[in-house]
Amino acid sequence: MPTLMYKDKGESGLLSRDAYQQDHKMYVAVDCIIFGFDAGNLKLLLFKRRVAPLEGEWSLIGSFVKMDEDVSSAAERVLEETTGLKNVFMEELKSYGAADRDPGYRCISIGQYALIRLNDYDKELVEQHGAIWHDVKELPSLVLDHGQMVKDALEKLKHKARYQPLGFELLPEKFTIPQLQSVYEAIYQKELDSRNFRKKVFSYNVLIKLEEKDKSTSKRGAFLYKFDHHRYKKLTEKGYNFEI
Amino acid sequence: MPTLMYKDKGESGLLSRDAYQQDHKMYVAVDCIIFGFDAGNLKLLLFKRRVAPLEGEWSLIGSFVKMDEDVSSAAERVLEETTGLKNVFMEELKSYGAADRDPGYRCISIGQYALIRLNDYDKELVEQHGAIWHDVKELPSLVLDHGQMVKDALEKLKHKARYQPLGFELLPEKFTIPQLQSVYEAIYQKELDSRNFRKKVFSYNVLIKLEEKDKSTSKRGAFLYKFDHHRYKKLTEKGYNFEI
DNA sequence: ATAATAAACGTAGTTTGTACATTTTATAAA
DNA sequence: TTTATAAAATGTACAAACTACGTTTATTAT
Repeated sequence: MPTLMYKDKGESGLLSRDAYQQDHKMYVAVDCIIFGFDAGNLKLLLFKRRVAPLEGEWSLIGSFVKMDEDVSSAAERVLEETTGLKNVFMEELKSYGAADRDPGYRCISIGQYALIRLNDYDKELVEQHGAIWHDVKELPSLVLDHGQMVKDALEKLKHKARYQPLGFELLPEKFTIPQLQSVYEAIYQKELDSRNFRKKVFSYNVLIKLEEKDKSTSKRGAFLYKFDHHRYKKLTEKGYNFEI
Repeated sequence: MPTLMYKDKGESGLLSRDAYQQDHKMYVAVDCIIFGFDAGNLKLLLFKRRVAPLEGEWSLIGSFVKMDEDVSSAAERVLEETTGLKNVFMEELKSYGAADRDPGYRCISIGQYALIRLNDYDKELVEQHGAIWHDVKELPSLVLDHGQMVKDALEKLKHKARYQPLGFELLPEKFTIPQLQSVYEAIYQKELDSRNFRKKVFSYNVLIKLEEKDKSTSKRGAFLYKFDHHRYKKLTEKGYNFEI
């Protein structure tokens, strides 16, 4: 066990030796707040527990962090195990460390929020896990402090979306301007003016207009665009302030 | 031990029982990134290790989180033990959870950054701990990932100071406008125009002008002000966007 | 009295944000 | 083939915020 090894050898680390006490060890978990976007609404992937304890209760999807695993890897593992997705936007939200947050045992959790494209995920896998997409405006109550995690994640998303192009993470690679506006309206919980919205997004020159149109929502059809990651990267490197 | 108790009783908690494995337990630490402000410069409180391992190396001040202690309480405890200060601005930065971040044993750390007033802290206590204030522009190299923590904290401070009145946390209760400007210049690492700066801070009406002047830096003297916490609170409740 | 020094102040030009209504395009129905 | 329909696309005028910039004022020390 690392602790004892360390105590014996005294090679490195930070604290003086008498601080190494077995009873300071605890579980570290990750819980994933997984957002999607569909039909104008932000969705959250929730997990209905099928085993005791708390059977039948809704919770986020989480896991303990394994001994040889980075915290971020644990989050990626959970996301992949439940949705089949890799390389999606995921970022630390914050830690949840109240001593009594889990009545069963001492466990801190690192909340991780992810933005995924609802077309891409593995539907079977999600179903196998008893997970269901919920509209963020109609969420059931969740176990432990998971409700707070969701609230915090929504706040963070709202705040962060203004300075980083997060909206695109929730849309397919090709999207229309009205779709993009709709994502931002869902995130900000506020209607936006279409003329001002277009003016703003075009001003950054990070959209590539395609020849194709999406005709699913109108006879006229709306032009499809792609996000220009390369150009965005160059802009941010120059210290550009992206703000929608 | 909570884990075993829990295994026996199976009362609550999140994961199915076979996930409870002793070897998932690890140390959880907090490390404090403590900022101060003096003579136009941002300062960071660093700790010179006086015991093996890593004797003589600079590090942040940290501690394990105790079994019955909230993570935030652990951070407050560390801050109080080393500076004598309670109730100062302190907030979670992020977690540091790489599996190999500490070569001695598995430990994740929650970085916590604090803003303190350099007049207030307990100088003897700080000295007892072998801690020294360093200019953030001339930092020594730090143990483990502490250098990264400091870098992240400076970024966060820079970003967050625009939307929350953090600058005031680094100044005495009574301060002058030139002092306040100087704090923001240190945080943003950028010179500000004094006329525009005044216009901006006064526009929020959160400063109470006092009769007194501070004459330490000029013959004429500069008026002292106090931050109006009450008024600020009312503004934020109305959804006001404070931005310096 | 005067020299010195930081504090305090205002304005004009530019940029950005906001509010608001009409035209265009493609399809489906008459 | 004409016409009705419905969402997509576009522009302008006004207000607010940001930026750049120079002079006067209050006090103390000489």
